[in-house]
Amino acid sequence: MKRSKVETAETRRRIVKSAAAEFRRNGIHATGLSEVMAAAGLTQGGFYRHFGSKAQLVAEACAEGMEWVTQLTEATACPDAGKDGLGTIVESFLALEHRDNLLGGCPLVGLGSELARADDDARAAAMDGFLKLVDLIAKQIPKAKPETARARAIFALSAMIGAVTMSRIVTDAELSTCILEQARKHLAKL
Amino acid sequence: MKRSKVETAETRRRIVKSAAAEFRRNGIHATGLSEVMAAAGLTQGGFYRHFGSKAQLVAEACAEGMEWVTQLTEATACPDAGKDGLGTIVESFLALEHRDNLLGGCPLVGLGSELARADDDARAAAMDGFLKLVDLIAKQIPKAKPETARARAIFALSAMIGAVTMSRIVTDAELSTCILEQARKHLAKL
DNA sequence: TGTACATCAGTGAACGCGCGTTCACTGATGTAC
DNA sequence: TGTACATCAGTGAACGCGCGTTCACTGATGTAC
Repeated sequence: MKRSKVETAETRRRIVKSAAAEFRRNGIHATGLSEVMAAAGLTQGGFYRHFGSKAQLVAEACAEGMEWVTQLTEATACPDAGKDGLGTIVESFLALEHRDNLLGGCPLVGLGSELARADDDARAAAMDGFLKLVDLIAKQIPKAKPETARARAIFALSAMIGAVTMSRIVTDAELSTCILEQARKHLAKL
Repeated sequence: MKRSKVETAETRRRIVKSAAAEFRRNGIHATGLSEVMAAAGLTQGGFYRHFGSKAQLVAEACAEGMEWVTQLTEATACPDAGKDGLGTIVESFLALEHRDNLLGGCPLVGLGSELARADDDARAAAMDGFLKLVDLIAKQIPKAKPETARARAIFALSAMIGAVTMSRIVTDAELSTCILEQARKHLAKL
């Protein structure tokens, strides 16, 4: 039956949020639309009332995931203004909690190699999120010139993405923490 | 019809090599066994004469891909002994050719987020390759103590993996090269 | 404000398709005598 | 060394299954009068 505009918009948002979580949990290709819809409390038939294709959902889910991570990072860094903002961001990104949080972690980590093969919309959403995180990090390097800070932020973020990715792949627990530890140590000097 | 032992072994090797390429081209989940077998010049029915499951092939293809990258890296670094071995490795890993070489590039980049969800065998193969690359890189940092060199190599490699991954995701060509450039610049100081 | 009707969100079943896996069959290889 | 036969690599068709997508249908919403 038809739903009110408010309800419809809420449902759509719920689907995107479910997708963002399920894609990160199982991967984009390994997650079916029926799985996403079920996670949103719906049946799969209704999907195409909200989206034109799975690819569109992938792009929106990626954007949603990046926005969530950005807001979380912003909240983590800002309260301690005056303190070591960069260090705080680096600590939280490289924390064991992030490594083990498949559902809520950064999509650039959880979906990295799949995003590299995704269509332009998804990749643009990923890039947009990447740049927002870069700006956030750059703001925490105030001693440097803006362009230098940005350059360092680009390196720091891509290095952290690689470190968390590798820490998830590796089967040795000690090596996994070591990878994160080394990234922490080297990026602290920035 | 039955084949000679030599032929059989060659066929098996050819399947693994084809799989290593196809998985990196399209992703593990998006690549079917029929695709891999066709790339090896066979029909899909014969697959289970050589492997017990797709998962087993994934693990072997990952090992094969890592070995290839390791040998390539070794060949790149060693001839110029006495020169800047670390710089040479960093340059080649962060080169545009590596970014654009989906088929032959490092599996940790091309399959990163999928490997993080793979079974223990595949992840162990990935870790094994990672550690071999780490050793190779550490050997190029002779001024430092062995354990320090290893620690730096772990950071350098995971940072490079993140950088190449991001350079593939991003839709802006300038940003893509910038990401690689920044990694190059920061890792040169190691 | 009340009524009649078009809209459309959501359901559940179906579509064609390709997946991983299995199997009967073929015929050259390798072995046993 | 020569012959008879068991082995098994590879083919091609089939298996059940879940995928992305489509569609007829339901019935509350929102609109037009």
